[in-house]
Amino acid sequence: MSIDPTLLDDLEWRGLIAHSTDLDALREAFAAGSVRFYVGFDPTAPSLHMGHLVQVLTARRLQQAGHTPYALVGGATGMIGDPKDTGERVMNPAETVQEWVGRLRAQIEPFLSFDGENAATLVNNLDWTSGLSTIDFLRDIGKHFPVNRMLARDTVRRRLESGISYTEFSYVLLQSMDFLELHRQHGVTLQFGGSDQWGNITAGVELIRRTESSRVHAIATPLMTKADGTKYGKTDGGALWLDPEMLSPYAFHQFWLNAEDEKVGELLRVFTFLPRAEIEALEARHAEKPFLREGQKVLADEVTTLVHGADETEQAKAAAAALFGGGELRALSGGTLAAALREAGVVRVPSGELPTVVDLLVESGLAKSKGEARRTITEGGAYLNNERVEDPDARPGDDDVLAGGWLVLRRGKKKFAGVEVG
RNA sequence: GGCAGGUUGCCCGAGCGGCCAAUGGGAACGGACUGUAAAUCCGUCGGCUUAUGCCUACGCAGGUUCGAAUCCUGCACCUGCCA
Repeated sequence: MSIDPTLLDDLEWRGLIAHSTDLDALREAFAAGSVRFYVGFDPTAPSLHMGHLVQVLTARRLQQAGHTPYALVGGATGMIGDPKDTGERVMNPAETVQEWVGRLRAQIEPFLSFDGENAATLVNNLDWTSGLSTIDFLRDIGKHFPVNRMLARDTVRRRLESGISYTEFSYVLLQSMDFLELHRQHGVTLQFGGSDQWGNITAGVELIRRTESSRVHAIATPLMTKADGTKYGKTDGGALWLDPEMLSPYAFHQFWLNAEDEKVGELLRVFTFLPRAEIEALEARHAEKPFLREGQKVLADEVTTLVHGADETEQAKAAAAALFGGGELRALSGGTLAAALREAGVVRVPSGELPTVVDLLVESGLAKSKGEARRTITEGGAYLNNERVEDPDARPGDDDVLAGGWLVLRRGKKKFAGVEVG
């Protein structure tokens, strides 16, 4: 495996380096040979999401450039919980955490190569913490953490008002120990992670400096935010999950397709492997004719293919074309409708007298309650077969059923659901 | 351990015995405009068999009252001051 000398420049150009230790030193390390690096993921949910994807893809970039990944899923740290600004985390049962560890590992695997000289390794910090005694931990690790310094850390300081448990306060020791452990066992000399992890990451660098007298490296990727500075998926429908069971490939594709104009370039750089020249050309065309939304389309196709594969991407596109195509739904074949609606989400109702539109909206999940469904109709936001429903008591009839026994239900501009009659 | 203050809907935050499902802001949702973009404007925003109706809700459990988010008691958690 040869080392790509342009790696760091590429990362910088893509805007992936929000923080770093000495970049010149890192550049030298990269040039000297395959650098063993690690990135960690805590099992706080059954799936990775958009934020993790940045790390997974960055790990892939490093590996493709010849470096050697150690992907850590935190069976131990996931039991403790990284302090977050909003308050104390709810601890998950051990079995749950272990199950999530397995799921996250499976999600990370496809992005890395486990063959060749710089084959990736999956590790779990539970392996070196489960047998560790409290006394050893306090003597060997705790001794290197001055509390006054820990108190000065941003996350801790913000939490001092609202309160923080000793458990979460100690989190940084565990993550720092991970870096130390991987450094000792595997010669890992670089850790990266999201910028929200920067404090934990540098604490590890510091721990290694103190205990091993060696200098190791760290970089942090930026936090991805919307154009107005808020986090993606922070308040609405939830995170952009990578698990197709939790978020369909169609919905995943739609997310990227709806990217804000001013974010398209940034997202292309961070989330695709397209070469620099291609992205810059695309950005130029996008700036000139944003209404064509070419950037969003390429972005959506590229990322969906990376995460769900080319087949799923094609299906998502075909579904969107059928539903948003503006064409007459009655002209579509039953097969096309079935494929498109299956992507968007389907409910099945028995033939005979059909439920009211209100009930269908609720059953399909397009509305959370009958009140909300009724309101949606009153507001003019409900559509049956792309025609606005005016009457809150409306009930579809047999002649509304399209080819293959389908009704196309829509709420607002872009939320579809299929109703399969029969 | 003592004293003082706090705990309100997705979030922030008013309310301090009836007019409270609860002011306001944000988020979210729908509409108009557009390009399945942003901004802007308008509307909606606990649930139910849509009802001058019922249910659930203002940390938890009781109580006072014709009537409580609002008063009292106990409990839990948070914050500050004092030990």
